[in-house]
Amino acid sequence: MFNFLKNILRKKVVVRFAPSPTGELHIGGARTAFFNYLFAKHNGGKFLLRIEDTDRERYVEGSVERIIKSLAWLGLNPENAGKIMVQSERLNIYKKYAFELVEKGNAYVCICSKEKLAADQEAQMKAGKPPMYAGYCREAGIKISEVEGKKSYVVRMKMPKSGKIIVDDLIRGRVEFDASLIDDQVLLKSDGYPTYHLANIIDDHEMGITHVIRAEEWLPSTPKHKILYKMFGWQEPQFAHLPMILAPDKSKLSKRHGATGVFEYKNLGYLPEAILNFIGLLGWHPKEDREFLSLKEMIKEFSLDRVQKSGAIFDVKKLNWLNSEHIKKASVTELKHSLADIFGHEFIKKDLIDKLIFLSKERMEKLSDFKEMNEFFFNLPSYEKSMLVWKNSSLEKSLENLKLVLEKISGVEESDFKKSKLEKIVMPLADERGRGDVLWPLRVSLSGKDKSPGPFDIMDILGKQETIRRINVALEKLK
RNA sequence: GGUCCCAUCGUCUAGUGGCAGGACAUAUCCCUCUCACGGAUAAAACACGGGUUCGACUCCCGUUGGGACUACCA
Repeated sequence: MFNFLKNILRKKVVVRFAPSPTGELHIGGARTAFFNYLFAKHNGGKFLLRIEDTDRERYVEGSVERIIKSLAWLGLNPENAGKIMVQSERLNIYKKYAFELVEKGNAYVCICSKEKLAADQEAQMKAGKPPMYAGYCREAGIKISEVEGKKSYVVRMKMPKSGKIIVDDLIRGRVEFDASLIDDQVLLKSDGYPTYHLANIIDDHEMGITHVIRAEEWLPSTPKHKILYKMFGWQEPQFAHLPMILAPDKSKLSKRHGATGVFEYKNLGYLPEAILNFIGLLGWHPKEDREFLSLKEMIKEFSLDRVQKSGAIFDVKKLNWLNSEHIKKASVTELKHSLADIFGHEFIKKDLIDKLIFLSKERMEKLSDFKEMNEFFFNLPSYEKSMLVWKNSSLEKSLENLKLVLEKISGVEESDFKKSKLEKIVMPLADERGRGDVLWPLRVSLSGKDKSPGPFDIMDILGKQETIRRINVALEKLK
């Protein structure tokens, strides 16, 4: 009851994931999206999506759709799905706000050429100084009306020349920046598009974002954002900067380290539950020592104060373990859907698919293993007759025992040809004549492989006719 | 170069001043017809140097190392 009241009194949590459509949704982005999602769900708040497509050069056709689909596959559906905010559709709004800042004297029109700026920058670097805008236009008082529609210009924010800017980060605590070291950031580009900094805070304000949870790389530009909030007179959200996800060599995760796109993991045979479990654990940990977690459990346990400050290396081995655990826990129906994603819908229509999935569930690390793992059920591989011999046993013994097994199971009715029945019939023989000497040749004759599931599982799936055929193939070899 | 962030087994992490614990991976053993599962055991870490303290992985300072940022990219 108390919590209920507290929730009413507290401002409702609203968070957003704001990717740039420059390609696939990668692992790092997915983790940022996920932590936002967890935070929203844990607090009964909203998780929204916004597309930050203000860089026309890096824009990749179709990536908005890919990102939305990737999120959907993970189960992280934003609540504004039907009306996602897209920055490129709001150019006039950003312009209006930028002009407003110019009028108030918080920003100014800058007509310096890119060449001049680049030359300045180089000179400053050579002199060992931080490269910053020299401020030619800062006090020039150029009016919008002088340039708008007439010449190329940008709008720059007027950063304070002195003082400290304090960022109170929910994960990192108090971080102090020296205002004089922060450049007069461009807010409106000469192509009329806003920069990230402008569009970001206008949109966060308009969407009512209460908590900005984003990657660590944004921490150094947070003071600019704070100043911008102040200039507009808006209440700023709370900030939380997530640690980076790193490659095994501690560098930034990139293509050269293998799969980085979320969809690549889908095709590689990972379950979304496993991916979420794994990326959830990258930089966060529940209070108790549990690591195999469902989405529900993570939502229940999540809190920002348990988020790590240091970067976490993406270790695929742990992902594999988590994936195998989630495969074991998943139902045959769920796995069938995921298998269809990888191998196509025709594939899962095969006879016996349910039985095969049920059997493979316990031994698969990735769903992509499924096909190869079960290939022998459809086509008996060719094998050497020496493989039919268990350890130091002999060809004669294998021949003898296989004959005896064949005799026994030939008596079993087709309808009765099930694992439990077959076990009852064959096991006494195996116990009598040595388990290895009976079961090993039996299993090899059925699978044609040195490694496989147990013989009774295989016979159950193969059926009486095929079982007998395969044993006869082995007997032929042994003659 | 400057600014900022970070630092516990190979990896993910627990730890908030009092014996450094768990998980993945690795190795060995048990279970077992094989593989997988499961069970047990082992090896494995507080980057370094000062300070504060009866006592420091923990607090402070410095060093080293790693990372991010320093764009009309996000």
